[in-house]
Amino acid sequence: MSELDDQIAHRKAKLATLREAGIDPFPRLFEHDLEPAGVHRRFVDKTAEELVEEPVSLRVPGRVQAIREHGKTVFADISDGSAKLQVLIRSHKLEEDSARVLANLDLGDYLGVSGDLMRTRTGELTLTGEKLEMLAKALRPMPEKYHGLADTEARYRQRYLDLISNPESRRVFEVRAALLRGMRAHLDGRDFLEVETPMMQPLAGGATARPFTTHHNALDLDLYLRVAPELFLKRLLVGGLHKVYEINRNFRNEGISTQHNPEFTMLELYWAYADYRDIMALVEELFITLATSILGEPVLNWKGERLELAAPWPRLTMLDATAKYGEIDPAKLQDVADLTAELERRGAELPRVRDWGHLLLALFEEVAEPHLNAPTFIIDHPVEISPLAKQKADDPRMTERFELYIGGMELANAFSELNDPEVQADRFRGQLAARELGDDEAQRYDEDYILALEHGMPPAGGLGIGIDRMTMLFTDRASIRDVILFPLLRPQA
RNA sequence: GGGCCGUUAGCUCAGUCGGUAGAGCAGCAGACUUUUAAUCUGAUGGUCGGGGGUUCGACUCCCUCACGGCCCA
Repeated sequence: MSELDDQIAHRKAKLATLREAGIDPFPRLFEHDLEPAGVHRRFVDKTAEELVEEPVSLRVPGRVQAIREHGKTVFADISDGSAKLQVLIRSHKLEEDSARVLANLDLGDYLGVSGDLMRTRTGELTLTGEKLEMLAKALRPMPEKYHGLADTEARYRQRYLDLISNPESRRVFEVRAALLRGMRAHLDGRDFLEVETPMMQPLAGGATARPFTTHHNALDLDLYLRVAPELFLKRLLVGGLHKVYEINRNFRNEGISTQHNPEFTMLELYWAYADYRDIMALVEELFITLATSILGEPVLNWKGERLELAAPWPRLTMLDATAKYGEIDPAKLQDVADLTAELERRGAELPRVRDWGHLLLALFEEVAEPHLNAPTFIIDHPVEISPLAKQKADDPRMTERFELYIGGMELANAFSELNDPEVQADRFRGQLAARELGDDEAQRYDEDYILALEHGMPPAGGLGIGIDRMTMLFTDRASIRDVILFPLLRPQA
């Protein structure tokens, strides 16, 4: 018998013992007053004397995290995941059923405790366990109490064990929820309307990425999981919903890395009569508000560095950033031949599509991106790599666009939205040409979207923020898998 | 896709030069009436990720496969 089987057998034997004594190890209900965190919150100020003079009787449930036997006195810690409450049990004073529960108690069991609050010699708020009720028996052993669960693979595959034994992991997902809550409050307070648009689309548009495919049987219709909600949200602009946002999942059929999970969460937002400058101000405000309320100050602690969020953040054009960090003469960034030569000189791989815009982007990513640690807006992207963005009035090679970089990661992408249906149609045709040149991430021609634009879309600014990466920044996690509860893994053999 | 690293008891980890595997926690038996990583005593617990090879002998060396991590593309 293996060690694990042995431990499971012991727990099953205890389960059987309880059942034989007429005790249901999985009862339906436990009427309770408070959980451990609530007990501490409510009675933190009560002194030992006060608790003796005015006894407080409570019924409290929790998971058994520690048992310390000390002769006829047994101490147990029960936890609600965020706080633990110590229980003092005088085993010789228990009634029969409670004594049976104690005798058959294991770490990991859910236990209901009834008794009086007291303080121990060391002053710890403690519940006397006068009555013990098994609420749910655990049949498998918990991870070790002191070191927690360290095995990365087990932490992802059995996230519940990670959450039970690693408080800092639980904290990550509390921060993630706080970010989403704060973001919604911020936008709702500015009269943005939260909407939901299709996840299954006949044409996966709105981003340069490969989609997942699926099939609707009744309609015998191939569909794509969306790579972005963008084109649907802009149809809503046409429909007169002038401030909309969606927080939801996108799916991109690409590799997995510390910054990429095939499904990930984005905020996308569209704001009529605004442009990319307004969006920059909104993003600064949003980050500062969220960091202040969640972290206590407008600072991100990232890989041992303090990243100050005080606005305004530097705005650097893609050309200037490339010239600056690559130490390249700006005059040498102006044509395809010079850019190609520069990339080759640096041993960088050339992009599949070798027009000026794609080459500049490749060089930018090669020389500038790794330096963008403090919050920086990279602005004015070439039109070839920005098929949905409006051109700059004074430089038609460029668009009114920005990408936000923090901690060396791309956090947000935004632009003044292209709303001229004829120009948009031309751009789609350009994408088709790129696709024919082998760019399988290039966008499709979306006739239905052009139809919508032909009815008139107001000038607007649009924004996308990667929620997972933002959570990484706010919780100082190096891998996106640490901020997604169930990241995609290969099935176990 | 490539390179490097990892996989040993339920968990956290040791394991020397190739000589037949250890600790702590958990579990089991016992002691202990205010402990809190409780303490103390005792006895347990292993397909060393899977498969193949080299060798008298493999956790250890080689090949291969699986899964994971980091870096690169």
